Amino acid sequence: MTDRLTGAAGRQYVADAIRYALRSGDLVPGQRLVENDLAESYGATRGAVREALQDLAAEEILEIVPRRGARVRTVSVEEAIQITECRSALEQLCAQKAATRANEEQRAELRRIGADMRRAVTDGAWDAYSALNQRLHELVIEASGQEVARRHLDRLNGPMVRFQFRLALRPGRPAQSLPQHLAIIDAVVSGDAPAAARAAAAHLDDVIEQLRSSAVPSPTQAPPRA
Amino acid sequence: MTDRLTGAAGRQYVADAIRYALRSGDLVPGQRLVENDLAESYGATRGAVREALQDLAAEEILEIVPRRGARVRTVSVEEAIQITECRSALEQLCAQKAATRANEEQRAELRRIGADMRRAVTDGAWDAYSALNQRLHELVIEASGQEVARRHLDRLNGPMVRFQFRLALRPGRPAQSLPQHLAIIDAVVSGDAPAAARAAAAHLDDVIEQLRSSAVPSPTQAPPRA
DNA sequence: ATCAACGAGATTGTTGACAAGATGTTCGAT
DNA sequence: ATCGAACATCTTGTCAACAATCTCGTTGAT
Repeated sequence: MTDRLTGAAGRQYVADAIRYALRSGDLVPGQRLVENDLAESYGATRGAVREALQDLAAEEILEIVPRRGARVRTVSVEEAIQITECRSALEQLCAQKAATRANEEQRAELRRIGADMRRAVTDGAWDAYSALNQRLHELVIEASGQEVARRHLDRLNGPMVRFQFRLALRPGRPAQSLPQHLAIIDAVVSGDAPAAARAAAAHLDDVIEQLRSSAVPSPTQAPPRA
Repeated sequence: MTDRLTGAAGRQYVADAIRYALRSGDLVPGQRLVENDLAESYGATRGAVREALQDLAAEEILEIVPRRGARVRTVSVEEAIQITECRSALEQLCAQKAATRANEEQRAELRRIGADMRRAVTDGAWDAYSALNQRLHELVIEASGQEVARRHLDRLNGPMVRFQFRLALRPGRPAQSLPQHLAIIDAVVSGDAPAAARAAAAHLDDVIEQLRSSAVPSPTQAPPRA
């Protein structure tokens, strides 16, 4: 209590804590973040909090406006689509390279993930499916050896938490995405680079389609009454 | 001296100054940046300098190691290739979208750039060609309306200054890249999205080829201390 | 009731001094 | 001469107080 987190340690801790709070819905888009409050609740110094906020702003998760503090950035459907288009471009690259560069261990894990995904869908294990989905994307990127793409994909995903949440809840979504994921796995495992790129593109085109159809009339509607 | 640049203003100014110093070769990879010196020479406060350094580190132009300060990051040929692969992926996306979305004014400017490029090559006007090259890439991105891709492409280019310098100096390079640039222009102007993507890919594949053949044993060693 | 001006409180920005750690130098022992 | 320990200096990191600005409720005039 008496010694608050400071410097690099506190910075990392606070940034992670805010990222987590965002994922779990404790922070909502547009919400204001007050330095003193954060310092108090996370047991860090204001300096550490300030630096953490700067980091998150660089990741485009927050928006800092001078003299007015930090807010959780709102991502429009249009921007979410653009983000996903960029993800598509980079993941095509990764899938393609993974198809030629993945080692035996990685190919084996991919096969395992495919089998587990099938089972998760038939069992209705949505949480497990979601975790496998995440692992699949990670593994393809890792197998590609494309560090630069990995960093940029991480950055792209930062502001997307809200939409991932929304999409994952759509009924029938896993059943729809399963064949796409299996196609990516097949292509990478069999070393067919062009097919891997096409499969990744097809999958993300579908995500974009989902985003389009999730568009609500207006992100921030004028409320009926004040 | 009496009033030093501070806060957001100084931060921006110092960051720009360092970026410029890097482009013009005043700062070389591996070189150490001392906060007090920078504050002194740019007439900013140490606080402003610190924040500028953080920004540049976030852009992967500098590397900050705790308690040891900031250094100009060295980019290996391997990383330069990975960066260019990512550029390729994103510029394919932009070229493709530009082909369908560019307005008349933008298509007209593209045609003009194409004509000017031809002339610059026959005239041996290398500086002019380089400027046109940059404008071409900018314009394609702008016409695509892909703001997210634009931001990420900016970030990708940050650490590449050293290589751009090296490649542009290769004799016969403009003559080699001219037809590739013209192919991009033709495809975008005529609205052929797949061709635009292919042309962009071909151009950047060639840049990667150049990078591969430019590989030297060891890029640049840490310079003697200041 | 509406609006503008005002002001108290809240919040971010800035500063300068000091602490903590790294780097370089000197000097003695071998 | 070489190595290593003690020391001096340079550099970054931290902090607490203060300054500047914004927010929002209150007041008073129309």
